[in-house]
Amino acid sequence: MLGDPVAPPPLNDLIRWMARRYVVPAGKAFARVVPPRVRVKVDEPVPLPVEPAPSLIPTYTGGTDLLAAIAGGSSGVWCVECLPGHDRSALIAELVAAAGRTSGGTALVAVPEVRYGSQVLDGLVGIFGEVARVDSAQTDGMRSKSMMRLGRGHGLGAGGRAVVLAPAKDLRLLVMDEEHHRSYKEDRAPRYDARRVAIERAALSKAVCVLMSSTPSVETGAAAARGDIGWVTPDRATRRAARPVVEFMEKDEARAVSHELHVRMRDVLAAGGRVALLAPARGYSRTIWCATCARSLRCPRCEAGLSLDGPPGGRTTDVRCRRCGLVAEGLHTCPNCGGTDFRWIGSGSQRLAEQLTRSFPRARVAYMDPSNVEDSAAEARDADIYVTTWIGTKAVFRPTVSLVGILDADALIRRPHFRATEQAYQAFAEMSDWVGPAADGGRLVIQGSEPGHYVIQAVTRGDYRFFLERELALREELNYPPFSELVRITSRVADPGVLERAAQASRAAGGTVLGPIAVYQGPTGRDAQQILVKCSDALLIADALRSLARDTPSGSGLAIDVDPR
DNA sequence: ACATTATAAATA
DNA sequence: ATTTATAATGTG
Repeated sequence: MLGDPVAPPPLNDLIRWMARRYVVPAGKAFARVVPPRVRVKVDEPVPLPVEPAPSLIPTYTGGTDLLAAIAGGSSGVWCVECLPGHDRSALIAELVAAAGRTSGGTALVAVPEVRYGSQVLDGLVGIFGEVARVDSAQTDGMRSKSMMRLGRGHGLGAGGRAVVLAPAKDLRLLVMDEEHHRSYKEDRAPRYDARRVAIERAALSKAVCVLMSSTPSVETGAAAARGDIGWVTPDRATRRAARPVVEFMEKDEARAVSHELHVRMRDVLAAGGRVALLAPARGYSRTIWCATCARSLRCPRCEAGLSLDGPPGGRTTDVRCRRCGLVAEGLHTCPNCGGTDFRWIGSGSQRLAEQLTRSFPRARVAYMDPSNVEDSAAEARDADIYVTTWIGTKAVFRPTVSLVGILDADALIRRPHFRATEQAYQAFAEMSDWVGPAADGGRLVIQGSEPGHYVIQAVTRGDYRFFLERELALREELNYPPFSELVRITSRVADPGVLERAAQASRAAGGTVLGPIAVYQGPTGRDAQQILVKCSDALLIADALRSLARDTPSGSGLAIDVDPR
């Protein structure tokens, strides 16, 4: 039981690489591969399955090449641009079995968002039975068992982002499902990006790394388009057949739901269908405007607009800052002029649900937002109209609907972040997936003000490459990833010298420093300063920052985030 | 992302 | 020794 190495080669080298790239002491990195300390009996390892035989993968362009690469025991990275309608468990199972048929090897499968359960993970367990699960949904005992079992040569391991660190022997295949997902970035030290770690691990283990997504991240798509990694894609006709009807509707400034969309909803409801609406904000209203002094209320700390949680006069009348999370209780008078005549502009999910109850009196209306996720899940299932913010669009919460309305596409596309358009495209594509193909009555309505925007165009066409090309042109112009790598350094210290030194070290290592800018973290967190470093190789910056990180230990409030999202 | 807990640092 | 601030960790 004891004596099994926790990081057998070449995993030890991977952990060292991780410690280096993400600027943490080696011990911190190695701590991640130590199984939970519980006494367990380790099950006999079982080799990889040899079935199912490939049937879905060969229908993709490049699919047989990928299977050949896995079977041939070669090493390399592949992007599998999968069809939203395809069962990804089945797809992954075919790849895993291909590795199994070459004898002796093992495979690891990573999936995002394990905590609400994962259909893909359940699917794999259904197909293979013997899956060593190392996800956080398992008990410590189970995880420990699975890790040790993998260390002894068990064939298939699966779980969240941490599986890329699992001690699998003779790794042949490493699959990242939903490769574009944010949860592959670890949010605490070591702040590793599981995608990068997976690629590095595959290289060290001479394994095949498969990055699978129906909307690959821009970095992965760019590498595939450049020919640096393999590209497996569905053919054009299949892709087109999977699209819903996508309609763009001009946003009506006076109301959240335009007349046109209202008509669509009425038609769908009359036909016995269900509707989901995506509100741009939670709670009640997005902006609070004082009629006496003709100003909107701003956060005293960070100057961002404030929004209201509950209905005015209701039980919850907390005012919340969207940027820094500051919450002020019970708004009664305007802090500026003492006026009491407020106007509530822009509906949040809760007010929308209220309004819809009035305009569709016979429909059952349910809403979900970050504050009521748990108790509204059941209600949502029977609702005719389901109003939610982006949180309720997670696959596990989705009721079956035939119409999805995105009320404010601009809010998503226009966010001040270089990944805003990428994330908007992914979100819209996911909504397309939700309503399903046009042949089955699927319809997506996007309300916004820019029908010509390339994100809207790409979603309408269901064309990932159209999006990718235009996005890459912009990224190149501004030298953002994949044309550069990023390091984000945050400091909460009163003494600005720490951040200054970090900036100097970064410049000396060849980086370009942007900022500093002020950031606000959480209602209790204090103001901090942040810089962003663009460089050609984050390893160089990481090396340059290592001594600074070591010499300014606890209390410095210094956070170095390599490959931020 | 948030609250709780553990730990280190500062002060008396 | 006691208090206080901050980092680590667990949980929705």
